[in-house]
Amino acid sequence: MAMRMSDIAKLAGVAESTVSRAFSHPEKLRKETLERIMSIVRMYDYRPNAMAQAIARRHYALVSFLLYNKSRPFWGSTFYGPALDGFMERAKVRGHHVVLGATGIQNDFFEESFINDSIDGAVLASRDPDPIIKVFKKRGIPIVLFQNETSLENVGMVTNDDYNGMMQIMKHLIEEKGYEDIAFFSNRLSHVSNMQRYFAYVDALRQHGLRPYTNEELPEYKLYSTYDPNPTILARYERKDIPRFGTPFVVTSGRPNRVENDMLKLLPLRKMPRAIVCATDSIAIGVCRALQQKGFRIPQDVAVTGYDDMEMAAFFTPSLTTVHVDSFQMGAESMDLLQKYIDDPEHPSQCICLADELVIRESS
Amino acid sequence: MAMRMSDIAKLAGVAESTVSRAFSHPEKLRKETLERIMSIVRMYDYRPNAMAQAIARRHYALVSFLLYNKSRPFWGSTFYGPALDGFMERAKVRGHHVVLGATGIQNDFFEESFINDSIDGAVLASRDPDPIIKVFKKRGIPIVLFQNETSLENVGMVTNDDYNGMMQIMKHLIEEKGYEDIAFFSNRLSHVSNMQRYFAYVDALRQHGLRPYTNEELPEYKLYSTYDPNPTILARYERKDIPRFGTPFVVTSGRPNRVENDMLKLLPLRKMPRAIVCATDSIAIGVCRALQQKGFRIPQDVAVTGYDDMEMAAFFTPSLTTVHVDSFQMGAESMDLLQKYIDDPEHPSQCICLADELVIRESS
DNA sequence: TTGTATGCGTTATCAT
DNA sequence: ATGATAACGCATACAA
Repeated sequence: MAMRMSDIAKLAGVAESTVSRAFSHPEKLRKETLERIMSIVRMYDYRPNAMAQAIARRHYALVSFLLYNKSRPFWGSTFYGPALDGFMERAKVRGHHVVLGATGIQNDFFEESFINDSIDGAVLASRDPDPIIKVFKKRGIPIVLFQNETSLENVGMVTNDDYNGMMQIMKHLIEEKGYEDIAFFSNRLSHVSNMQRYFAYVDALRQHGLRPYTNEELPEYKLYSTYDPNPTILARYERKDIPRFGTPFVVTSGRPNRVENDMLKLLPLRKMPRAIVCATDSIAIGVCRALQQKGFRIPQDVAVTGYDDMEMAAFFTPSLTTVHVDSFQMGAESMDLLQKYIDDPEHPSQCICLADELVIRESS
Repeated sequence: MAMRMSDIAKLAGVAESTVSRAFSHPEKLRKETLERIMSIVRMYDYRPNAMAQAIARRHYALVSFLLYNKSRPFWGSTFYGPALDGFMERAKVRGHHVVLGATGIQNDFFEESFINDSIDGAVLASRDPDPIIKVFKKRGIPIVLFQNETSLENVGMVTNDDYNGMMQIMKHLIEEKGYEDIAFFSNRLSHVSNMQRYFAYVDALRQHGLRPYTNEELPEYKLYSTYDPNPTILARYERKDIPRFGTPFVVTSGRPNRVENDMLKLLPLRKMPRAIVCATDSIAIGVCRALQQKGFRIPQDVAVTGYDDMEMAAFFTPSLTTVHVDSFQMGAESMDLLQKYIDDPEHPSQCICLADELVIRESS
């Protein structure tokens, strides 16, 4: 159906290789023949087949952004969507096409749903990346982790500084606002990000001689998931003490509606905290709505903070004090870092950590 | 570096073609040899090169989602992100990989940034799709339009029913609420969706014997872009009369902050409308915030409605009366429809139009 | 400057 | 059931 290089060659009265050169090394051709070839190319609107080029060149010009998440939304989330935009912007600059992977099933990536061996590199977002990384290493495909870390060799990492971000929130709450009784709300602590935010919460309290809000309602209501910190992460940061230092509220889901429902059943708490620090903006919004329905004023009765600075945070009432995470930039940096590993597979492990910025609004 | 099929063949003591069969037609092999081959495959974790497969099979198992937008966000938007999720979910079911394209420059798609000729089909979201479609047709690549229409042959279309959605809003406002003085706010009317919503606004007023709110402030403030309806679209729907029937407010950008600023400079209007119908939720939120700052109560003083039902619409105060558009579903339908054209390039033009659902909340 | 020959990693056709 | 061989569409080393 479509034209091939040999067709063009015949029509132009030259060899196939000459047509090939017309595309990759036009300067090596005589002006006259180049023009003759190109006029035919234009006439038939011919373009070389990218796949055939890739296999002949042994260079695919293809990178992948792989997302392993429990469930939807994948790219539809306010976090990964912009990250993808950032990733794509840099990929285009470097001449890569991008093929996408998103799944709720870990092994999907190396089974049916993946363009095996045919990519130059991949960015991976996953809660439990090490097994995946190992497979990729085995096949010589460079990889960079998105918002996660690993101790494996030769892998790039791009993260945001969750620990410091939450530290800033806590200092704002304690030092500037003078709050002492501060609770922590999170969905399951399975991802490093949530864990890091929790670590900062605990450490900040300790540094100020305060003790964490203890969830006395836990056995009574049983609304929330188990408090089940990821042991690998605890070990990596030598944080074996954390589980015994207070208890966070762990809601059953991070979505505002679900949080709102959980919180509604929880209220009123026997002992209301003065401030509620949430692991994400979505959680904070759910918490706020439940609080507001029960007549609590924010921040006069209870202060609430979020994390991520999603668009909604600015437009919610009250607007949310939160920490801005630039996921677009993280996506862009991921691609830039990936390029280093594509160019030099021996590049040592390197972590780029973007600073998160405290945004003080009305809710605190 | 990576294993090739010939390596596996040597190790297993069989011909290359036998290894190939082990993957594509395992039933044709003797159990014994299949097992011998597969054990070696497992040992070296070998996988066939997808690109080489594609070129040998003349079937790429690759589809593309192409997005042509003025500027960012592309996939990071609350509309296209979920659409991508829907598209990917169906693509995976059908065994396609998906390669992405997003650009602010129309010609990018057929110049450098595109994996020429190497895809089985593409979904295209663009305000001005016809020139792009023509190029794809020429190369025999089937295409379906996302949220747009065309009169060209053999192309699929997936749209939402903007006209009826806005009709529902207008009926709600006029018949149930009894509002008569209703203004229309939009960003530039360059996309069919905005146009359709505007058509419905005008038609609903006419059907109820009302006249559209006329923007008397226009020459005075000059905040907004020109009212510049796309002539192609006007012609397609035989709507040449529309431009002379009242004037919509056209804000300089669809982003809430920009809308808020524009609106702030506009207020107070000499003659306040009783209701403001906005072309999108983002615009509605900007309008609401400006209104609230100037002391207007919503909906007691002015009612405001949106369109799209983005997540924020439900959590904004007041929660927004709007129309739910299921962009995830639209993405999914796009891929399903695309498959028809991949299987049968002669499939006639077909438009799948998803119904939009009115969601009544507090703002009206 | 251009042509020839060979290779890229796989599939498919035709033998055996 | 398996093997040899010719595609697939293009790139490149080498020869001319």
